[in-house]
Amino acid sequence: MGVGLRERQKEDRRARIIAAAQGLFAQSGLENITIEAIAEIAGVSSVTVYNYYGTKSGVLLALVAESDRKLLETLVHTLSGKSTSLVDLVLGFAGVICDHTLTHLDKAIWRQVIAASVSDSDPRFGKLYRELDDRLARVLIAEVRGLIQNGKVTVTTDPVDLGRALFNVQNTRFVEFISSATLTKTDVLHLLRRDLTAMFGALPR
Amino acid sequence: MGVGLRERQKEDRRARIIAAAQGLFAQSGLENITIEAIAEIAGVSSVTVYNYYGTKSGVLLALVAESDRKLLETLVHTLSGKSTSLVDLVLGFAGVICDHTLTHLDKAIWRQVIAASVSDSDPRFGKLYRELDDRLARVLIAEVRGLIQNGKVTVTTDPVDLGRALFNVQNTRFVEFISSATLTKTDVLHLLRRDLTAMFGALPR
DNA sequence: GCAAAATTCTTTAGTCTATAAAAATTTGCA
DNA sequence: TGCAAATTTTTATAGACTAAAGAATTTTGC
Repeated sequence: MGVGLRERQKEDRRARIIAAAQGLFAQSGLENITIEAIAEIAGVSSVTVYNYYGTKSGVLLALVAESDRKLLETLVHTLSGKSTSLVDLVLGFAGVICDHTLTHLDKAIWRQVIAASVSDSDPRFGKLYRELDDRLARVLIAEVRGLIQNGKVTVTTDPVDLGRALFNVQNTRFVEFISSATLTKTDVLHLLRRDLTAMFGALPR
Repeated sequence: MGVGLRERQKEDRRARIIAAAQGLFAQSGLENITIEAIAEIAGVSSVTVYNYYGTKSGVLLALVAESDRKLLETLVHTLSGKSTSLVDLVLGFAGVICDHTLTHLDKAIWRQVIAASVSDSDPRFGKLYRELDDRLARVLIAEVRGLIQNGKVTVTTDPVDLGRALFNVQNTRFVEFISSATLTKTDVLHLLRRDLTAMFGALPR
């Protein structure tokens, strides 16, 4: 990491860009956020915004990444070793995430970020998105491992695989939550419970 | 369903629009498809395309819907009652879907359609997308029911819930398949097997 | 210190998706 | 035939995004 003037200026511009985006969002949500407006407030050209973040979704993902730090803290703090079963654990996990999403950013921003996670061709986007996902999944995995060690779950497979699979199940319902205007946190928890009990209730022979 | 001239003309325009889209796609993939080009070939204005299908993703979804008819046939034909376990069933299901996706349309189109399933605000899109999803899920549910009736699986919960949950697990990996340029069908099947064995190997008490 | 070299930003011009509103057209019906 | 309603086209506009050329500035080598 060089500490030349050039590097510092870049850091500065990056920070100014996401600060501008945050400001615009705070004013009145996603509609207010245009690349042109961000660029003007940040004191750069719109092309520079693209050079730095790739796409508009890239800028939004940076906002998400920002808020994810707090989310991780809340998750660890809320869950750590308190769950008594896998179902409890996953429901607790999902609950925290839904709450956090609504409190900090909002569904509109997540919609665009998740959509971009499928279709955005900029490699930077995919990389950062996967990192955030992994960080969350690792929290769940750690808790799963805890449950196993406390003898609350009998497992014949890798806790990493199990944690990842459960994260995916949870995430499917989270995406549904984000996509739908009407679905509430309570709905998500009901659906998730149904998913989990159905699968844990199936005993292949 | 009126049979007036007006209704017939609408049907005609709809058909011409998706035929135009199909033709352009056949020529050289997604990049070739612009609303302007579709409109010109179909002999309507670009605004009419939007009026009929909402968004470009809406047009692409219509292509997907078209190809889904064949997919359903293939699924039913390939699977019907032949699976010996839940894992086998889901892997077979996923395999057919991956194959079909690559043979008929391609990842680029699916990427945009799946992204739109999260973010497209046009209600027509969401409705049709959910219908297609449901139709696929119902095939899996029927097979799950078959497995239970044959005594190949001992279940303490609703086969509909189980089928839906398994469909979601499968779909998560399918979306990964679509999103990634490098992931192959084989990779997907490995990942899915891991998911399923991890979850079926977990026995909460 | 200073000038050339390398880097980075801005300008400009253009494509495409999407939407809104007004104008033109066509259908259906009395 | 001629009017009213529905539908399409035209026109205008905003915004995301890209490519290329030119402008500015930091670095680097002397």
